[in-house]
Amino acid sequence: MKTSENPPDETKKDDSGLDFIRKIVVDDIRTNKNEGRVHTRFPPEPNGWMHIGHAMAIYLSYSIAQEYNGLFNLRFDDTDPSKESMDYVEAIKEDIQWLGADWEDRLYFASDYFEELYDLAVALINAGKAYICDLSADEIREQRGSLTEPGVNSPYRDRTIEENLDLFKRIRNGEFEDGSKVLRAKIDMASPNLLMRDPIMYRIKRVSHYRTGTDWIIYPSYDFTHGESDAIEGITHSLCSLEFETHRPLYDWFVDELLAVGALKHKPRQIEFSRLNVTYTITSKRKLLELVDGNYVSGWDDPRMPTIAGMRNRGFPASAMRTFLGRVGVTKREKNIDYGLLESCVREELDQEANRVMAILNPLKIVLENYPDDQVEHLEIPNHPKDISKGTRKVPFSRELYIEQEDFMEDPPKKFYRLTVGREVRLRNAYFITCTNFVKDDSGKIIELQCTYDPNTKGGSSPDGRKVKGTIHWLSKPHALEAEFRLYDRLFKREDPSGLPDYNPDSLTTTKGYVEPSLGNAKPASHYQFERLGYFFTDPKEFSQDNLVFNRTSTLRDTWAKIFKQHPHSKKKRQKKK
RNA sequence: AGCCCCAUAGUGUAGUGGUUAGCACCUCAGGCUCUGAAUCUGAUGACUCCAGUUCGAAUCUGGAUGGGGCUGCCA
Repeated sequence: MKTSENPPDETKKDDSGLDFIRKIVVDDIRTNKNEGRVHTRFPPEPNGWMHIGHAMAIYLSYSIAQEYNGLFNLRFDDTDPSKESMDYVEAIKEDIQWLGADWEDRLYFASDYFEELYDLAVALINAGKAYICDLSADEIREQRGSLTEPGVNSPYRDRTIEENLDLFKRIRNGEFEDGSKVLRAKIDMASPNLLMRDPIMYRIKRVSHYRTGTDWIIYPSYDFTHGESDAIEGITHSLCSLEFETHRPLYDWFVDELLAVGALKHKPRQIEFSRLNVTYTITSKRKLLELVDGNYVSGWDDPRMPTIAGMRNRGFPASAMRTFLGRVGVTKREKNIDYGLLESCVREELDQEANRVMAILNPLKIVLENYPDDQVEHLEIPNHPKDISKGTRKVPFSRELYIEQEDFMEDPPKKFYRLTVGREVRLRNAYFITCTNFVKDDSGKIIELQCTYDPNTKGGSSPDGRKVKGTIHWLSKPHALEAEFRLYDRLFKREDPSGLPDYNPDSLTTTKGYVEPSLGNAKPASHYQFERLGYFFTDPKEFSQDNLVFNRTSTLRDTWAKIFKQHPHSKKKRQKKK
């Protein structure tokens, strides 16, 4: 992946501007620690969907490896078979790939190291640093003590090395029931860090593992697996989020003890950073699951979901995600980023990349009374106003057109400069038109406009230099293609949502409308800007030439909406008030 | 309650003893415009507090305050 934001200049001597992790890396390279190598990893547990917070962790580890000519591993931390599955492995790989992080041929699984980990555990027993404990889970919890009180030593703590070795082997061979015994590290039951109070290294679980099958009935715990896997892979900088800070002493203890007995040769360094939170968004698996289970969203990859798959389906470009992640920065402070920053990055990218086309969400028919009945012109319109390399396309123009309902007002407020009776506006890239009259149905709804066009303004400008204040988009009614629009908005109503109670019922509005005929040839998963409406993305799965489905990635900035919100009344109505 | 971590505009981030405390997003005002978009210009807006060290502290020290984490045989 390209690291677009503030790429560090490796020749630069000073560290200024670098985040604290990069400073550590630069310093390690300078002092030739790890022979100058940089090697990172991303260690997901295959038990859920990757979300925006994971994206940050992936991007950080990958881009640091990139920037310092290092390597990046993908390693699945699959030590709890009761929750994990291969389906997640494939989904996670797809997400990481999409983001642009490349693990090349270094795809690993902690389960690849089960035998090695077992030997490491034996080495620790031999060193007198681990023992088999017969206490129940409840008893262990009780004896662990509390935040303020020390724990008490397990009565099994002083078993002989021989006995521990024998027991550990017999556990592996299946002589004991699930939960009847565990292997514990012998550290310090009085440590102020609860994690150091003789933590569990192995538990008995007769659960089939999706990769090792029934080979094992004991599985190593996270704490005993993670650092050891890092050491085995030669990871130099093991980056993780803040909640693992208190695990670091334990991480170091295991590696140091194993180093001391020569069972391990390398010591990685764990560094913690604060995780990414975004306003109007949650990443809690449990809370997101409520939305999925309750069918508030179509699934984990619903375009409203803060999952990587969801954002991909929404049409957020991977490059915009990277820009966003780069702008967010890396620190240890708790962060809550404005959702607007993400949107801004998405718009910035799409403004450059997306071809402009026209679509009408809420059609209002207009008839150009002085336009020949049977005439059709094919206007050549640029695909991108700022990038001529994107070429042009032909768009049909005829006597009967559609415009957006919101672009006409019978009794407009002062700053409204779109269409109203007697006013001239420009049809984008086409002609100036003037509204002469409108037709209402029985309910008073405006259903048709009568207009005239000025044939001398073809292309959208007047030879007499006449200016027009408003420009609106349009479609030729007989040529317009029917389409479905999925108008997405933020999933939650509140900036700091609690979950389901803050679900935004307007987060999805599905509507039928029309698009210009060129879109009949569009491919799934492509970006467009519908002029004056927003960025849309052809649905990756459902879009076809017979089923034109567009997901709204983002609206355009809408200054008019703000003005209108402040002064929603027309001149007349405001005068009445006074 | 014990231990650990964190503290700069609304949000995020830079700053490592001397700066008009920089940048981005947001907000506001204006210019430009065939998208009320984009773009350009400008403006508002911050060092949690108290001591100490120093000629000089956002930066160093101590304390206070505020926020977060830690008592799964989850990761």
